[in-house]
Amino acid sequence: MASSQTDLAVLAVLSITPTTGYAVRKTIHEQLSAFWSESFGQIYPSIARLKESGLIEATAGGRTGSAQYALTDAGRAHLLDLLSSPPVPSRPRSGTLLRLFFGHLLGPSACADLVQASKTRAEHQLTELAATRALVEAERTSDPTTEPHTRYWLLTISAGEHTARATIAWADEALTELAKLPA
Amino acid sequence: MASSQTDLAVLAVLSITPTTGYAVRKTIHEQLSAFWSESFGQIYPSIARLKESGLIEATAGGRTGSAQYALTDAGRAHLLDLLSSPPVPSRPRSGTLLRLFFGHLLGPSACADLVQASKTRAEHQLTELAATRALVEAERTSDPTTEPHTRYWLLTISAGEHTARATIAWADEALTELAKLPA
DNA sequence: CTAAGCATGTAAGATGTTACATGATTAT
DNA sequence: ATAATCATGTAACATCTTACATGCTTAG
Repeated sequence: MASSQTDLAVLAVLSITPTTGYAVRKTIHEQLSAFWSESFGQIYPSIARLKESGLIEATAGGRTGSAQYALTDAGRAHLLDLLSSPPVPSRPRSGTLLRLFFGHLLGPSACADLVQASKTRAEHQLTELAATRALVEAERTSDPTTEPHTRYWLLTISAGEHTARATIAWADEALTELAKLPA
Repeated sequence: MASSQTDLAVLAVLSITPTTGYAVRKTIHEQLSAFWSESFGQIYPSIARLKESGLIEATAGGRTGSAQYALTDAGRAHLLDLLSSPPVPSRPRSGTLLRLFFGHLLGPSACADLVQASKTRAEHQLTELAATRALVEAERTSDPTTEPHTRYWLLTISAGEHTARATIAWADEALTELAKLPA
């Protein structure tokens, strides 16, 4: 019942700035979407659990009917524990590659569509990452106190860029290969 | 209740050679593990569903107490439908990048460990893919009838290789960056 | 004023893993 | 013989998404 991965993400986001559950989800969407995702259906129960266990507490501020949460000392300690624990490997599931593996049933043209869609997604992600990168660099010069965190943020952006570029390079190769096959 | 993604994988594997549920899982493990995974807890219920719906049927052969399944005509038609349906995007979840994003809490040395582990995994995957590639090329020359399928198989292997090499290149960059930071 | 966004939560159902139970067959 | 592998299944539990219900606040 304890989804420690979601708890980890929520605790970690709250460790940067105390906010509402809604804003936690927004942050994850805006800043971590390349490698993480959470839905409200996980975040609110997670917050309830964390509050129950005394790892976070409601603080003043925010509007009526909303609550901002900050880590307690126990919460900070637990967060370090979770961060230090080995990452759980995520089961890979690429619908595109599954279909491509059985591509002889689908034909070269439909497969090319799949590959092209992959490429387009990767290109789109690349422009998004570029925008985020610009934002982070700006924040870094305007507010030097964020420096320790932004360095690590940039590392994750770089990871996304490498992966996206690899996808694009592969897609180009695959499209060339597929073009050679008879319809 | 209908996990159409698992049904798709099972149908597709059975379309190549009629086999047992056990062997379906083995094939997925050995040939698709870079981008797909299934457990027995999903495969056997999936087979039961497919049999129930008349998409597969038990055939003779195999040992006592086991059953080999082959696609029916309806099964082949359904498989084509599923293959043609748009791939469901998989929620990204990288425990490594999540931890790295909050790396300032963990410190450069622990982060370097995480990155190094990523790199090692990627290198390991690269050697596995090379072995599979050799196997496929061999099968291709020894039995030319498998040609239509092996071409597509090689495309998925290439995808894995591109991704793995991208991970390694990123890891090297990240390790250099992390080495610059004070402990 | 009204639409968009902020904010919280729950319920139902889909999806997935792990552990267990059971037994046949094959290789050493 | 005996260990490894083949083979099938289920039950419990964990995880996650989607849809719904509700109401406040801010910008146009």
